Amino acid sequence: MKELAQYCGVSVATVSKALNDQRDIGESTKIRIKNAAGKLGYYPNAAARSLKTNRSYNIGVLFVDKANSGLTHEYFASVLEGFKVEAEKQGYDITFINSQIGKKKVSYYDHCKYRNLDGVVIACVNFDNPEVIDLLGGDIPVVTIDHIHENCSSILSDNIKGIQCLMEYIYENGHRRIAYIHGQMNSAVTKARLTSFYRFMESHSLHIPDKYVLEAAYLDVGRAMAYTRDLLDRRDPPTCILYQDDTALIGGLNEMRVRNLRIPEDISIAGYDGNRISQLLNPKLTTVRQDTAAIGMKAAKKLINTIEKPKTTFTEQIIVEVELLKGESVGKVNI
Amino acid sequence: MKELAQYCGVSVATVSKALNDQRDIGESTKIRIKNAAGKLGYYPNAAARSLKTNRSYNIGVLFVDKANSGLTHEYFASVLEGFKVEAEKQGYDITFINSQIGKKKVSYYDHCKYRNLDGVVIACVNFDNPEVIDLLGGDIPVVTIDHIHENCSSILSDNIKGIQCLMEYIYENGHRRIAYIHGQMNSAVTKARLTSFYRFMESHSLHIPDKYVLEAAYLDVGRAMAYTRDLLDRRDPPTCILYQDDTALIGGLNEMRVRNLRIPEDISIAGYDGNRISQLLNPKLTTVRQDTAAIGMKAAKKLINTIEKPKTTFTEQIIVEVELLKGESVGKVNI
DNA sequence: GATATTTGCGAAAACGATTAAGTAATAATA
DNA sequence: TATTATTACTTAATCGTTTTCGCAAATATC
Repeated sequence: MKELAQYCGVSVATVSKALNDQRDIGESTKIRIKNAAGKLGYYPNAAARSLKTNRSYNIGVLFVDKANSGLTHEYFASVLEGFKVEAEKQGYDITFINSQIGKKKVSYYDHCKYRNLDGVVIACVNFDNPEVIDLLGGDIPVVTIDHIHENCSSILSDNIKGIQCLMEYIYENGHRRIAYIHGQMNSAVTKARLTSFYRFMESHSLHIPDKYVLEAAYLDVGRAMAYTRDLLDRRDPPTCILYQDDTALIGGLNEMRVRNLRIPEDISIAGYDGNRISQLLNPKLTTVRQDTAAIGMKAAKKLINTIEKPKTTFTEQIIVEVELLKGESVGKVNI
Repeated sequence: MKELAQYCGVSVATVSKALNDQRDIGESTKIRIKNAAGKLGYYPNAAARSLKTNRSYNIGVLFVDKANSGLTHEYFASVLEGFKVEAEKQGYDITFINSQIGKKKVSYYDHCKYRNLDGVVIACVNFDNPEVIDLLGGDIPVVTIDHIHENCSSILSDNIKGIQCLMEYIYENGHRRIAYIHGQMNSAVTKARLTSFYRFMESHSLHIPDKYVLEAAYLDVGRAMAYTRDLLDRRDPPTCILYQDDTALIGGLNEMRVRNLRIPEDISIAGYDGNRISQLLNPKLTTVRQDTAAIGMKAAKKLINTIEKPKTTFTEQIIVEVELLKGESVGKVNI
């Protein structure tokens, strides 16, 4: 910048103003300086800027799940991808948060302060974690994904409606003995889906045996396979099985193939997520597509609004629509 | 820090020295200051430190693929996960690189300079991109994944041996008419695998019709399905089909199921990657497991060595072993 | 006991930007 | 014309660290 100032025969202050489009500057010099900046290949120094302005144009991502699958988690990876695209469009970079500074253990909050992050998006973590609670209670703008917290906005995939639509479709096809292999109970997502499931049962006066509702972990193909085996071995097997997600469903699918069960003639199945392969399998999966790109994008927009216009931005829950993909894996049952 | 200095009755210089374990400081004051730092909840300011030292303890990740699947790319997501774990263990943070500063378009290189990144790991991009070449030719330590460049170290999954082992296994099972649906030709990975494929053919005096070798994109389930259809419709269908990856293979699998072909009795298939579901399908997939965790970890170690000990660190290619997972999807053929 | 060396600490400059305050020159107003 | 307002720029302080250098006290050496 000094160099640039010298080259243009002005002071560094003038250069700074020119490049930041301040008004305290003549039009002609502004253009001259900008051109020179281009020619000399000038780029600013983020650290200096951040130090002076307390704005890093850097957003933190907290993204650790229990199983430590981290980025391998397809759903969150694609949410993050959507987030990244929108954040970058608005001039923000993305940095992963962890709980260290150098090799010293610190809290997530301190890490954010250390890096001077402008905001944080939290997803896929154990929200009971005291460090996460600290972060939520702090002074850094936060947006959470699929989890409600009073202090911050959240983006929620419409799990209630997702399961509801799915159940309606299954019910309309005549199914009454419906099993549900669901995700971890400590997750808000699971709770929402399960509540919606039971609510549907109740409102349609269906009785579901306890043994039909089974807890597994998301993406746990092996467990899904084992539970499917158990369910199919029962004296009164279900006519339809819901899985926690499309990936885990593969485990179940598998078990059915071993038994030469045709889908959907002999048994119906449904997944959740609407991921890449779900619509390429044969039969196409009946599933609920979550709009990960929209979730990520809305999270980024909301967070950046909260950062840039804290006074005029509401704290709110934004619900993102889901879409029932009817597919072909749920068939008609004669009642 | 000023506060801390006041609290301890010393100067800020002394505090800095104490916290950084410099030698120019008394043992007792050092301990006193460190304790006080803990009590007052002091954390350093990354921007100030970076400004002064020209070290950000921040590593950039360049990670854009053609299809823009970005993080959704399972292989690279898990490589990145491995990278992240190791980098964080060594006190580095991870930031995504893009080609903007604020809302202004700049080169990747300039972006790195702007953020003062200590090093960069490049994966999954189009290495012909002039901006990427710029970055490789610059003064920032770089490690590439699955791509060789003279200026920097690279971590390479052993694609040559992977395909070789796979082919040997298939050959030993009596297969002679082997088709290969491979990935994009502009990728070094594809070239390596294809070279290895042809080399095997040559050394075993096998003739493979041109129509048996087909270019698709990685993860392109649809294309894999379409090509499988073509192959199976031929007068001389292959007895074994190799797919570009385990995910795309699902497309082929699918087409076979439609035709009621039994695997491996009627037709054999093999994938690549050894991903999560490959060993949970029935039959278990014959595939080549790539050690993504090791690739990521070694990339991080190499990069950090290059950053911290530039004088004593070799530029080298590190090859990471693959493992043939025999699975059950390749069967015996009578010759 | 005089001198040299080591040790422990402080003062101050520097990193590269932003910004409040000040200052000429020019334009507008009375 | 004298005064005020505006414009365009400069000066200098500042952000929170690190680091060089200087200095005094303590210790070692002769």
